[in-house]
Amino acid sequence: MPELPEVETVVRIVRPEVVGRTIEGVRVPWERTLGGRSRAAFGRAVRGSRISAVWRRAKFLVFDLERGGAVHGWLVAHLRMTGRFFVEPDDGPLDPYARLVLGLDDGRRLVFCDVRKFGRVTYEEDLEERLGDLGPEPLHDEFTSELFVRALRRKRRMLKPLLLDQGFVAGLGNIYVDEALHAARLHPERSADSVPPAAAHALYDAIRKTLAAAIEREGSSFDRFYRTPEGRPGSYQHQFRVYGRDGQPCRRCGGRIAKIVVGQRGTHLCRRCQRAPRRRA
DNA sequence: AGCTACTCCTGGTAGC
DNA sequence: TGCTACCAGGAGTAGC
Repeated sequence: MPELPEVETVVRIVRPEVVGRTIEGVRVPWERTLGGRSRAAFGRAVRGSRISAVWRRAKFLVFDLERGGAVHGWLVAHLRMTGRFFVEPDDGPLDPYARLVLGLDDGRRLVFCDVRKFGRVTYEEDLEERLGDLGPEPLHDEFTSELFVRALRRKRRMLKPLLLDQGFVAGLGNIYVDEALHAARLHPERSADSVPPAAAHALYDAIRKTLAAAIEREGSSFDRFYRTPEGRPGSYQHQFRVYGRDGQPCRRCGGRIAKIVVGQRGTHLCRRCQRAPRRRA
């Protein structure tokens, strides 16, 4: 599933292909991709716009749209489970799972594909309204370990759902939460306020290192879904310590990796490295 | 505040 | 082989 590292990879590859291009044509094979706006309204808002920047916030891709030299709105995209972006010549057959196609002024098209139809590409006039509830970017300098340790101490929630909460820290998903918790030797069901400062710092480091290493390897690909916009798989899946490794030995202690359910999410851990929290009465 | 359950979707797969 | 039932899962929402 695309998480922060995968989205960052998509942004880096798509950006040089589309920045400076003007959107000339808009095709919407699956209208719900637009998040409630009609094809017609979306087309009016977007057609004729020049893409002046492409950037990432959490797991969102953002395209700045300008007309007459001024930004008038943004395309905000979320890949969810199976969403993909790529740029290709605007001829030849369209991918059967194409949900939105933006024809560019250089004869190519920016295509959003999504097998499961969960992904969204919305037009926004108010970015704050759409992205304002997101927590800090885990790789930014403003996200300090002191800030994180203090925030953890204030939460009486299990670590796993807390780290998946985009309002707490933005950009983590199921894979990287499991990996980071294992790296920090913390049990996913442990309550945040029970984590001692030293372990909280270790978790902070684990989150940052895991994400940075995954970006370096262009994200993780283990099913046929996530690919870079150039069609390459990422390679961070070869570094997984727990995710998808249930039944196999822990690379750190040799214990057996288990798969449990925490907050309706499949969760991978080594019970030997990540000691169970004391059960609350 | 924080938990569970449900919804959206489809392809893959386990079980028969 | 061919069928059905179930699963994965990010995030929004509702209900407790």
